[in-house]
Amino acid sequence: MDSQYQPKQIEAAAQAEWTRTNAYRVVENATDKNGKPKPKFYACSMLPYPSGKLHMGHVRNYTINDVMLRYLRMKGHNVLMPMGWDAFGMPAENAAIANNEPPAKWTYANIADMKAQMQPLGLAFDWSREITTCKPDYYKWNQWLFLKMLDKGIAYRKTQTVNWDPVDQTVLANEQVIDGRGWRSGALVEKREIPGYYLAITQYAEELLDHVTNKLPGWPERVRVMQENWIGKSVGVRFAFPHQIKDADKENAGTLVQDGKLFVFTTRADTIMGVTFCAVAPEHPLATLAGSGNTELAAFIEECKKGGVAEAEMATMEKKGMPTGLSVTHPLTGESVPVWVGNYVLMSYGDGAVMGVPAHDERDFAFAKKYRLPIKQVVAIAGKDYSNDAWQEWYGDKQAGMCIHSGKYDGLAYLPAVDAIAADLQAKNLGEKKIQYRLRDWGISRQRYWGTPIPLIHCDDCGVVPVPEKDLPVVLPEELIPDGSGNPLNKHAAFLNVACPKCGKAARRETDTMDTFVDSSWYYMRYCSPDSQDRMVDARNDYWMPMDQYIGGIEHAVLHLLYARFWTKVMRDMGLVKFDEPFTNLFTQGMLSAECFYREDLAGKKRWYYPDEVEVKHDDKGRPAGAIAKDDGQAVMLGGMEKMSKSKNNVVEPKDIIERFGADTARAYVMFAGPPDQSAAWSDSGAEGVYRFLRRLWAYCAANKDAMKAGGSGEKSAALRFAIHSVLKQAQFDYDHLKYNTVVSACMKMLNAIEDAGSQAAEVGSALNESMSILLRVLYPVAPHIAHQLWNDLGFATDAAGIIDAAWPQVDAGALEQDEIEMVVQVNGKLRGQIRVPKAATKEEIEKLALHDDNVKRHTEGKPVKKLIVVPGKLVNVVI
RNA sequence: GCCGGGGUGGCGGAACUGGUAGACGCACGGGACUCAAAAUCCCGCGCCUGCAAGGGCGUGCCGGUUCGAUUCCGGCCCUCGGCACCA
Repeated sequence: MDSQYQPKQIEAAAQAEWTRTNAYRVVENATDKNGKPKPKFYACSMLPYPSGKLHMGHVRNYTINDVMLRYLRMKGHNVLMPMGWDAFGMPAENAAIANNEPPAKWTYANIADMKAQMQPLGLAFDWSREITTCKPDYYKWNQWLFLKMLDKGIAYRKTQTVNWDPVDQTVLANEQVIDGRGWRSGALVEKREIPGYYLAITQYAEELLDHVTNKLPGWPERVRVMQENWIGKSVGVRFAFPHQIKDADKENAGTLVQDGKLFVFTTRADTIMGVTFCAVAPEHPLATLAGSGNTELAAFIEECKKGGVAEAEMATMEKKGMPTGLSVTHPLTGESVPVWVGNYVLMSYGDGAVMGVPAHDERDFAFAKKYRLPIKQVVAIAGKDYSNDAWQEWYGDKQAGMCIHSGKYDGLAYLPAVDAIAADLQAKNLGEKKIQYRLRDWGISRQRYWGTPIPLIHCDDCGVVPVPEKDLPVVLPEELIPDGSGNPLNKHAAFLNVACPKCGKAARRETDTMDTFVDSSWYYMRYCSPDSQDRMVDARNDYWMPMDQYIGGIEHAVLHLLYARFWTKVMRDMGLVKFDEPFTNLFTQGMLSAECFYREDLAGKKRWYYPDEVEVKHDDKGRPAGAIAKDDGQAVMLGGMEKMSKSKNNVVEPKDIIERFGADTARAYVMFAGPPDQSAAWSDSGAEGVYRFLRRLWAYCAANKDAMKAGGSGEKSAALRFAIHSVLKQAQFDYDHLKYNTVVSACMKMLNAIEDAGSQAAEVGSALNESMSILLRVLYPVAPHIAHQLWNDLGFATDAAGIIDAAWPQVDAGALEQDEIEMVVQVNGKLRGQIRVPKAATKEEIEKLALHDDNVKRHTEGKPVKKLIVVPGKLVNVVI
């Protein structure tokens, strides 16, 4: 074998062999050598958006997946790891506008690029199952299931509030609204109500909540909690303020607005006696009515339309209001309650109106102070004084207080008060208890071109007509080029014009497309039967699903993962799948960041330098003291660790790393950089450290090939075997718990132990042989190419497959047995000495040895021992 | 604003159910080899103090529980992710 480590040659050869033997192709119901069925394991990474560039975050995601696959395959599992492309979406349209070419062309070229960039990493994808979501044979099934949902009443039409760019005359995504302005036009964004299609995820709210709490023990706690809070179940009361307000100038003039009832929902019905106003959304019928005769109010309502629809924006903006001059009647006291318009009340949530209890709601308190509305305390906590001057935390506490100034409800605590009040409202036919979810139905309409066409036809006579199943898929024309001013499908006659399926008259196709979260809600099932022509999923799906391990970014903790769970339950209720939850275990990986450098010009504008362009200076303690640009030798600022991004020029590209060090180093370093579920920082010199380790491993094997044979059984062998099996035990645990960073450490420790043992065959020959065979198998999932090559070169391979199907090494309990154990001695919790005790020593013997230690004596001398704590095998604490 | 993470040497991080804080690696310093450089190997490396043995301090900040706290509890600060049309 070569005395030098040559990653390029080794990796090319290993990959060629695995390609030749079709090593990554998996089939259902695989069996082992004895004909026994192998347990199936489906491990899948969240599919990437084909941006064109593979970045280190992808490498981290897929390496985690690949390490898991290779480890479990050694342990005898039939493991599936597929890959595909989340190919619809906005970036393709943006690129299309910039380059004046169709999004399809850009997308397909990017897919080819990214696939080529993945290839040298040696990932064990079964490419025969590749999926591209922008292809008709995939999105046909989005359309098919959408129509089924429409049938069942799960999909429905209603208005939605969107960001509107008044200059470009187009709907904007939240991401396209920057500081309240359209990203292209710079115009102030407005809210606009337009019709759209929704999926009734709230029909599944209870089950989604119950299952995430009780049936997903394999999910990270934090993701479960985030989903629970997102669904946000609360029990409250929906009730009405009666009124006599009549419509003015519409065709139904003279009739009561909304039948004379202003409905609101509250989780604090116990504070209903403290209501001093009601607030309605600017689009609420009462606001519209009041605004028609009041120019000042009309102007305010107009002003409320400014700004975007993002929740963070709504929550942080200044709360403003204006009285309508209208009033409604308190349902219990009969008092008159003024109605205000509030910019913070949204028409699309609940009934578009809220009750105002300034004394016990922080937002209402601030609103009342601002507009000098009365504040009426109706809940008290014993020993605490209420003051209208400033908000106190306890004013909003519903657990500790009891009702006051509330007539017959005085003295009741939260729950009894809510019950009593709900009962009284119900008796008056004005309200009832209601379970409310924070979760809202999923709006899937996008006024965009590059997505799955919504399969509906608008007919002047028949209304909205579904496309008949036989006409699916509704194929998206791929040659259009958007120009930034709305959906090009609206200008494309060949797509637009169609005969009504019902009456045959000329009709128009729906031009809205589906949210790309639809595509990602079920792609992982399609991997199981990617070629199924006449079914969305087939029997092969029943073999692989539910998925055993899903791996992806924490940023998907709520939306994607909730939509996919919902979609699965819908498919289950349609008899398409037999399981409730798609992902048995979930692993959320952290993000990768990298050092960045910049120089600021006089105007404060930053120019970001590539790491290659700068040289970092260190002080004599190794701290980075500054940096200079290589071209002009002038100082450059250290920008610290930032998420890798193009704008900061700190993106590390996998192909550069592979070019310099090889794929095994790239893979091992992204695993070694930190715990896979937390964010980690890229460091070139860290990667060099891993490269150094692989080189050292190679050099050791090349130099000591002959020493690693039979021979030796003495103390040195025992010490080496103790070290190796201890580390193996830990590595085994780490593999099972996806702690791949410490797996790499374990491999380094093993090599250190092997090197320390010397290379005398007569002393340690067989122990070296065993140790190296363990090291190679522990290393293999992380750095498969070098492990494969060394496994063959050192003659460990027993069959043609090589290390890829080698058996996982077993810990030898005998090797871990020791005659003497090292224990530490503390005095009052401070470490004062170390002792060696025989394995079988009694508690008394240990205590005696501990008190006998010189340094321990020094600290205990002349002081009575109050207490002695012995933790077997670990430590003794002497309390004086 | 709301929900959820994270904070340990100069850096990335380790520490199983509360039990030796800093494994492994990087950076840095010293040395060996070399004409020289690269590569490689050896030694040192939390901070303060001491010739040394040792001692004091130390896991974001403040407080609590415990023989013992990075770990558990209460309060705060900073930071990252998400907030429904980015994916």
